[in-house]
Amino acid sequence: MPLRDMVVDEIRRLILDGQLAPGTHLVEDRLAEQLGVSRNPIREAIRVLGAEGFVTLPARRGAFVATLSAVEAQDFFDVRLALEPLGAKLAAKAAGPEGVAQLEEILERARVATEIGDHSALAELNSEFHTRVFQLSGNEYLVCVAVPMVRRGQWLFRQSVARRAPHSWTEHRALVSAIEAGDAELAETESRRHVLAARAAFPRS
Amino acid sequence: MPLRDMVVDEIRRLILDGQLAPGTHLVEDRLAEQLGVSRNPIREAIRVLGAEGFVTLPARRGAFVATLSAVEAQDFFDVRLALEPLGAKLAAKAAGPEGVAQLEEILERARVATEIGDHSALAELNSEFHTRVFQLSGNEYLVCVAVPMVRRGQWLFRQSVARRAPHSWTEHRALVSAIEAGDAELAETESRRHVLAARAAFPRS
DNA sequence: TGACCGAGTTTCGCATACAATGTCCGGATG
DNA sequence: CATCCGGACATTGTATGCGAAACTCGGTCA
Repeated sequence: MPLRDMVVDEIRRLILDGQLAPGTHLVEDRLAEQLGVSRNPIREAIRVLGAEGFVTLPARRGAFVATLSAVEAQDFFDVRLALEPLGAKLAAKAAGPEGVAQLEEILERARVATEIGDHSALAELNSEFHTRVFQLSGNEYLVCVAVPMVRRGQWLFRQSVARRAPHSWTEHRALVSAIEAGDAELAETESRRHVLAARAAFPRS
Repeated sequence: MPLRDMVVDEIRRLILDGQLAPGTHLVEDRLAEQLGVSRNPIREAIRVLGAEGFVTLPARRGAFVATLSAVEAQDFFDVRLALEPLGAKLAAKAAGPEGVAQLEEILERARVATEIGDHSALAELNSEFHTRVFQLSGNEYLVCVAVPMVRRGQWLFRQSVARRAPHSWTEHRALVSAIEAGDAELAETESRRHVLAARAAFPRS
């Protein structure tokens, strides 16, 4: 795996973990030293993160960790409300038994993580679940658009994970049932309900 | 404006114009020589274009202009059908008189371009129109997601522009009327109709 | 005849070096 | 005392060099 891609993953992880707070100035020299690489992979990684929306890139002034205001969070949920039900609908049509099994395996891991209260793992599993649904839709372009959105959602998810997690995974189960039954309309409905609930649970909505 | 950004625009233009055919291997040295810059801005530009979906980036093998198969085009229209009506609905709620004036100015320029048969300008104006609608929605996250999609749409648009253009701009006018009237529901409907018509007009659909 | 393989070439990935620009602070000036 | 200006510093932008991986293509062997 190219160094550049590892740098992308690492910086994104630092942002999602909150170790790089919103507004932080990403200084290339400093990151290069911290990660033990030269500035070149760092710079390319920053372009990717900029395209994903994790950092803002004012011209000639470097990169800053993006901020997520309350209004921007609502904007985010509006878009999610358009794409998630679409993904669920298509997944219900396209997912085979093996696809459903993959989703159920994630549900099982989430159950364990819930029991032991591993919030960090739950955030990861949440992203993994939604990403998997999009992948099962069979729509490659949707995957391209939605994967960065899911990652961004993980950022928000962490803020409400403790309160929301149990309900969230109940809703996930309902969605998997609809996909398993191949009921596209129901899957769409369950997905919409899930996103609406997530929006309602978000602080300062 | 940094060289890197000019390189992004230039390579994207070459791809949209068809001067860089799908599947073409983007060799960094060659591009650097052609554009008269070093490889470094080229490499960063390629990362951006990769995130936008214009080039594919197999590990350790450079960059290739993305291909758009018929099935991928249908995938694209599915996503567009989810996002465009949302943008139209929000724009109808949020756009003021000056926003409507901007749209009408684009309509007028398109009318002129249609008369003189300037297909290249029409493709540009089509992108400009849809981008503007998304911007008028006031949803910044939607803009981030949709702008690359519109650019990608321009790629497809060129293939059917000669046949579709007159109908397309009639539909645009209907959408502007709905936005001007502040009728969110009608704007959503008109937008959906427009995307469906574009999909139906696309070759080999 | 067809598949394999290895040396030469091409091309990428990463590091380093240099240039340009932006930032910030201290001092001069009204 | 506030403001404006200038220069040193910090940081980004661009170019170049080198090592490594991948591709090419001719030859060889089954």
